[in-house]
Amino acid sequence: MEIPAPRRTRIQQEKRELILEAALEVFSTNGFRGSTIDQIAEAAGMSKPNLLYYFRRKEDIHETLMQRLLDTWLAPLRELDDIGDPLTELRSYIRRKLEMARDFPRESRLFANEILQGAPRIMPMLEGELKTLVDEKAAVIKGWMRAGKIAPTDPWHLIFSIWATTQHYADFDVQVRAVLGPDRGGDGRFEDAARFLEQLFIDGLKPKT
Amino acid sequence: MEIPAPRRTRIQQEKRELILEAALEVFSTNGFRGSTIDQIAEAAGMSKPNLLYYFRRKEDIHETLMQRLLDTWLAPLRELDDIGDPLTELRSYIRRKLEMARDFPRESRLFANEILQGAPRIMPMLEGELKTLVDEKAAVIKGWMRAGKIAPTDPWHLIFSIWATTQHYADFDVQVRAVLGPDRGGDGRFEDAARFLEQLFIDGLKPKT
DNA sequence: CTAACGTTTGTCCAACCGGTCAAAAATTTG
DNA sequence: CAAATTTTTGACCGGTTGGACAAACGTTAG
Repeated sequence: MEIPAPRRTRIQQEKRELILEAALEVFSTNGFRGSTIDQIAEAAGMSKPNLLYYFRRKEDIHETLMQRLLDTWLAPLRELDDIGDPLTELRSYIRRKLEMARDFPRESRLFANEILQGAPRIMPMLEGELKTLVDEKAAVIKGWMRAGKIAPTDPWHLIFSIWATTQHYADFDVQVRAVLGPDRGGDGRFEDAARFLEQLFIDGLKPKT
Repeated sequence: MEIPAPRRTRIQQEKRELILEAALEVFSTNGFRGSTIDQIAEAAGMSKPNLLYYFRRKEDIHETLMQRLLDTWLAPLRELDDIGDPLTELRSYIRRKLEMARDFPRESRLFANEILQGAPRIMPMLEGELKTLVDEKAAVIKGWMRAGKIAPTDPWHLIFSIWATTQHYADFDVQVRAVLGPDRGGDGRFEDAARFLEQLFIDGLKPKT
């Protein structure tokens, strides 16, 4: 299953990193088809043929980027575990996801771009690895519900809603900042969001008597 | 402010509609730069030069599409009003937004694409019209909170969370369907989502008693 | 009927884009 | 140092794309 990584010189490792960093920037803001090799090469400070010496095809860059992304992207969900208090566990999952939206917005947008276009390159992974993981965690959550630790509801849609609300702050960042305006759209917006989401997911909107 | 619509023949109106419908399909699945005039022309059943007779530039199609989109897109929020019970009012706003995600997924994806790329074409509208509308509705919601009708929290982030959770079912549809699998990913997913979201926004996850 | 006007199409072009190639430059190895 | 190997670059190519244009075709009004 695992393809052995080709032997690489120090220069090759460094330059490949440089290219991937530049490509993340370019791909995440222009999409795959909207980005050109020239743009990536310029962002990486090298000529186009030189870039193509390290990655034979444009798609190879995107593929490498996507593979790396998926591992780190699902890490928070993998950590969701049966040990500890369920509400606390969910709360910290939400917090971790929001931190990822704050610290890795480009990765989030790259992923969003891929899904928006119908996930042509990662469909098998969604139906395989991702579905398995989500089903597994949904079972854990169902256990919490049966034990009366959290209100009974649909675990899958619960996970979707956590993804949606947190990633929104990365994918729709420009809209969030535009609406909040210069005053409230500064760095504090993530703390405001964290406070709000915690309250929403724990208590909802119904007033306490 | 308002540019007078040019006089148009019956054929021009019909053909322009045809093109816009085709362009919505193509743009929403491939993005602006990923779509070609040829693709749109073929989807509209006409030749490329013929299409260019009705819309001088590719950008003109996109712009027209975007202008129409924004009106219908914000309609549900405009309807959010002070009359009636606050919780009911919010519930039906969520339901309406979810129905739009179900019935107009292409419009949702077109909008998502634009925002993801940094909203280069509609930034003024976000900072102007949209911000004004949201601020206005946030004030309404704040009133409900002061009156003790709903729990006090941040109205802006509340609106963001409604946008995020509902549009997720249009923008990330392939992911939702892949994770739910063939059994639960059918037409029933929107009703499941509606039930879940209602419970989440009203009661949250904390178990009763 | 026919002149005027609206619509459609084939052809063409310049810019762009992904990718190749051979040769030059730099680096490593013996 | 010199040979071998790796890295970098300029020039180039074929295919695609947005758009221009003029000629052909269709429609309508006098």
